[in-house]
Amino acid sequence: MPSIDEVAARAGVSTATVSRALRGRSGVSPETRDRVLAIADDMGYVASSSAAGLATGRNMAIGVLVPVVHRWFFASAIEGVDRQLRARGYDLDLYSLGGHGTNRERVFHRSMLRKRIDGLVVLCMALTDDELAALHALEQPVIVVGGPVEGCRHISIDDRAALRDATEHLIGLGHERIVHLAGGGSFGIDFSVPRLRAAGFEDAMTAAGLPVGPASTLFGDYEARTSKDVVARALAGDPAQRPTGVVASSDEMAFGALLAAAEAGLRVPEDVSVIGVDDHDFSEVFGLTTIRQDPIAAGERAAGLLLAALEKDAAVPIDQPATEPHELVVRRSTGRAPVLAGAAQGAGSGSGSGERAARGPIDRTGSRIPSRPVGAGLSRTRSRA
Amino acid sequence: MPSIDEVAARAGVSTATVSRALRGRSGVSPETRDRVLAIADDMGYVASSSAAGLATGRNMAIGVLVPVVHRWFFASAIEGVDRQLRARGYDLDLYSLGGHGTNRERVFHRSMLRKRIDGLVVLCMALTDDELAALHALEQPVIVVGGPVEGCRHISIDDRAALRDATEHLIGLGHERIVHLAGGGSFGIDFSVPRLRAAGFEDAMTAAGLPVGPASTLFGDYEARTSKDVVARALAGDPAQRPTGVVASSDEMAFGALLAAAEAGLRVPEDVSVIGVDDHDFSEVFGLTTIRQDPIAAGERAAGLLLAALEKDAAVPIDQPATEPHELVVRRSTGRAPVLAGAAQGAGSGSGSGERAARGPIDRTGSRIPSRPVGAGLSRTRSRA
DNA sequence: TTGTACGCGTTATCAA
DNA sequence: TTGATAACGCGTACAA
Repeated sequence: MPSIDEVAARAGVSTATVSRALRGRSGVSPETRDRVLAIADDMGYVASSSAAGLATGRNMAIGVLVPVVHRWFFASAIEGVDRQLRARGYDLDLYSLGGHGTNRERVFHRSMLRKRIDGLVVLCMALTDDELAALHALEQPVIVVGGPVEGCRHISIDDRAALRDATEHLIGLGHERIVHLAGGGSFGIDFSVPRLRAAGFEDAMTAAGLPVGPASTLFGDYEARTSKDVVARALAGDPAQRPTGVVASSDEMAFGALLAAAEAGLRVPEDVSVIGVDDHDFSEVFGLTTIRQDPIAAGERAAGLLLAALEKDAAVPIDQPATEPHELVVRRSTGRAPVLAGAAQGAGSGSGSGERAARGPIDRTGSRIPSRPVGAGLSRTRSRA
Repeated sequence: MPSIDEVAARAGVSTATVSRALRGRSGVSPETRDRVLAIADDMGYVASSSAAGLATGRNMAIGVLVPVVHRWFFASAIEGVDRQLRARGYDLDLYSLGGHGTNRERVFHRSMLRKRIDGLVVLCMALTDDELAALHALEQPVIVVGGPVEGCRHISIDDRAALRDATEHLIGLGHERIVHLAGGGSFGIDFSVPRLRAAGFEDAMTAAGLPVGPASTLFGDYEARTSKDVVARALAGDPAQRPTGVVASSDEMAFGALLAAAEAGLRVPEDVSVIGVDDHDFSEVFGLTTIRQDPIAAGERAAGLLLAALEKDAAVPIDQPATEPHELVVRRSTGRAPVLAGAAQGAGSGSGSGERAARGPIDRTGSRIPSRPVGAGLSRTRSRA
């Protein structure tokens, strides 16, 4: 509440000295420094951000642009960014597009231009060309977490490899009729992450000589609800034809798949295996096998790189690759493919199923969390009344 | 990027006129106004927040203080606050305490005092006395969403009534051995919401003449994981003794209960009923009966009240009650209490169970979402191989 | 209706 | 090591 003059007056020095002392600048004798600090602290003085910002050109704040906040990935990444920022004395301004809304316009052409922030972290979003131009017009360092954005450095897992690994996990367990439960770009805007993940799925399938067709993709739209419905439909068919493995592009979608299986009376993993991507907060309780990523760490790292660039007064170098690790976490939702007598296969050519099935469960990366002896999966038959 | 002088120069007027025109002040001829607006827009001019803030004392930004962002309630409330703020041209500064950390100190004694914000929305938190004092020292309007905070107006559901309703729903279905799956204050700091909810549970139980003892409370700590473990233990006992109904103080905990039941081989709701509080994003897919609340709406409303106070240049009036609605949403996780031959009851006195059970399922509030004919619950016996 | 000039609270430059 | 003082970019009385 007090201003710097009041502190200066009480300390019997000039405002310049107070400023220097408080900011740890050199050129202040230890005695006056300590005295000023004590007095400022006593008076509860904190420099006004607006005034300091005006004078220095730095706001000690960075913006975080998100499509929505209440999804696991975004909420976690925000948490990570915040952690790094707070530790380094920066504030965080949140720009949420909150669904479709008209606030996109306001955010891009007003809020972000008010010079309240020194840099921007963009979380995994689909952007229009216009918005992309607005970003660059910011003339501030920008870094992206989650998906490639043209002209910006981005931090993310190798989405393609992630889905390849997930798919290979099921293939290694002998599965052949595998479907990909895919997400999609929201807002009808083109976005590359879903495509990369789909490509990873196809990589693994074709490499194993397994058929990939239109029927091998289910569209879950990154939602548990939608996923449940679409998987339920896929599971309803002929046992000899229906998929024995589901590779979901996100854990939320995998949850939907799990519930669909349970309601269809199918056992997991005996009848159908499900693997996701994320390692969502709920995945462990669900016993969901998944490809783990850590958005909190990614957020921290992104903010760290941004701040580094800021201190050098430069743009975030775009050249260096910045791939976050992902790892397979084996839990209870995946297991050996069921052996069906006389199972007819779609259009498959190639390698006999026997060979693959014979390999048995392989935890290539090793399971981070020891597979617990918890007897049943989700849909286990009841054993008592 | 351009400053107001450049706009003024290009428009051939003074900076004062530009300022007036841009802010919609009177005293500018329509022609010059339009011309200035056009030019400003063309140049992409946006007033610097620091400079404007310094000059006016208003920052057009409000702070949101949260314990963590990646929980459903907080993420949703943030979304709501953001929506309201953005619509009214305000920015949102996020202050996350991110778990325990030392940043509590930094947030309260540094960030929040930098005069970047005009008001504060506090999301459901346990605060130390010191922190509470810091809040009041802000001398800015403050409003709380979620739980009562001394000296601040707060927006929340009637937590006690909510749990009473939840419990009565189970009682109405004939349940007698009901446990409360409770949350707790984090950080070891006293917090009233868990207490209010526990009280609501006890209200309903005692009103129905049902016994409430230490054994009727399980501590789930607001986590699915913990809840699953503790419920699993409670469900493991003698079928004639174990609870037939679980009232969870949050949906996340209810999910844990659901999974525990499934893994124990119990059917929901035939063997055990589960009801939660929240109507979490996943609750519908889970078929979870719950007491719905809408944190997005609460956030919007809170921000609205805060802005209203701001415009009157006053504190948020603390007197007016501001209770958000809650409602019972009946889905598939609750049903009639199982009838057990020779079931022994704990310490129960009073009213015969027959009478209550005879009443059958009652949807007092009516189910918002029509109970779907989806055959099975989570743990249904498989019907096909 | 428009322009001039001062103040907002800090930081930074330059002398002392 | 310190202290005046001029920016920083904008809003707004006040004067024109």
